[in-house]
Amino acid sequence: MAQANRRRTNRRTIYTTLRQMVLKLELPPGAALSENELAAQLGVSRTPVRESLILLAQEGLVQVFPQIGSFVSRVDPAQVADAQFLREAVELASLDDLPPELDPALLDELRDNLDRQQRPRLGLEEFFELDEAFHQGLMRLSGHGNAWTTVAAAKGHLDRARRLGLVENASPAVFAAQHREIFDAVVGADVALARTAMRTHLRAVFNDIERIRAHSPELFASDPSAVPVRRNVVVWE
Amino acid sequence: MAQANRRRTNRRTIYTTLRQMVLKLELPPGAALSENELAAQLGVSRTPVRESLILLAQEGLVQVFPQIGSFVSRVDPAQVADAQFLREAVELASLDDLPPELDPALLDELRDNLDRQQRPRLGLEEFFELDEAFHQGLMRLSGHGNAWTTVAAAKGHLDRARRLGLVENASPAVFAAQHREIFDAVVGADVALARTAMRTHLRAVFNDIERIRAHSPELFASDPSAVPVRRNVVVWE
DNA sequence: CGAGCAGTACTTGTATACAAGCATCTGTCG
DNA sequence: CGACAGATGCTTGTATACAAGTACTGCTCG
Repeated sequence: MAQANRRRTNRRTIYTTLRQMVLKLELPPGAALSENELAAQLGVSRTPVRESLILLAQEGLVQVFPQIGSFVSRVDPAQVADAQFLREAVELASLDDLPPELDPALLDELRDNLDRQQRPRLGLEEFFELDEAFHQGLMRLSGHGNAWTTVAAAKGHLDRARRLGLVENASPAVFAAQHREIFDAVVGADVALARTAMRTHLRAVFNDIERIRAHSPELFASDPSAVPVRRNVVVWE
Repeated sequence: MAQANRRRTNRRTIYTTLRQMVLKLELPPGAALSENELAAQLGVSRTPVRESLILLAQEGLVQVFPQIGSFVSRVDPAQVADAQFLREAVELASLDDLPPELDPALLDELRDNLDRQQRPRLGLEEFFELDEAFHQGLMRLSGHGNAWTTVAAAKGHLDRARRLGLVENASPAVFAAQHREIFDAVVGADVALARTAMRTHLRAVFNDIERIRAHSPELFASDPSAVPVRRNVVVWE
């Protein structure tokens, strides 16, 4: 949120690149990340790579074990549940703070977003971007767009679990319909209905996770304090 | 939350030290932080100091301007409001999740905490620690202790504003009474009353801030994107 | 053949040197 | 006296060398 200067620096680009790769599961949970290797592949020195890994470690997306190695953290069900609780609390509270007059420009943006969600051949990545923008847009309606940033930073584990889920059943249509339901309730100033619809929507996403975990247990952490083993993994391409 | 290994490392100690100094206003908002200077004063090289500052910058407690300098960020009223919204949403939602049977050990811990809050000659720092532990304890009652960690990491600006407020009027007794009121409602399984009391308590803290800002405007950021000036400030002692 | 031990190749943590850029001070010139 | 230009000293960003420690590998010895 708060990095002061937007000046383009190696660390910033590497950080955002690695973060996206982790969230998009291009760097799968458990993958070994060598500072030297990454630096060589990115054509920079260890310094910006290392500083990026430290930031990702603070977010919980990476685990750094001194003298052992750095690894993409496995999806931790406890952290997924924490993030679910957090986002649900914040998004529902945001609905309570909706002003009587909603910003027309924002409403148009949300309507356009919803239309795109229903496009016939929508890619998974596109849907995820639209989904994120939709939820953030709702919070901006009540003036809490910045709080969404904090939530977004804390829900890395939840996002990766959701991605695993959508990769499997690949039916964003249901979620798109739920989005429209929420939006209609908001426009209709029916806060109670909006809350119910939002809660149903968020829980539907969350409830998929146990099924996914049964299907791909190796991507989840059974013991979060366990140290992964070092493996030769093709990291870059 | 997520740093993998608890092995004692220079960066970890420096990070926690600096973080505490910022939150306790020993490093006042706007103070200039030179990596070289800090490194010399702490007897280490720039590396662990620099990495600590990067982490603090990601939390929003420090601003780093390349080729200009690093500064303790001024208290940003917008970020204070964001944190207030976040913590209120999370703590109220946590009350909704209280289980029918409350953990007796935790209840004892909270009772002991409340007793200490009413000790006659209670120092300000002690009260802050008790306050933090009390609110975290409440969230642990509903199994959301980890979510509190995320909130705690995001509310640095709010905490500093609160500290400024308590330094001025110095009456923790009111807050201690509110704490007990919340606790009694929780024990009595009166969720509605607990929510009301919690909301009143959190807002009482928050409403002090505008008054403080009028009193000490130089510690607040009027324009968050403005670059502070470099000054020779005695940082360490 | 098997167990143990030393060597080796890797890891991250830390220190240090250099690069690029901003701000201020000072000397010079109009 | 005032304004401008260059030197100087600071800042953070990056690259690199070394230190400390882990884990595996392969040899040696029983």
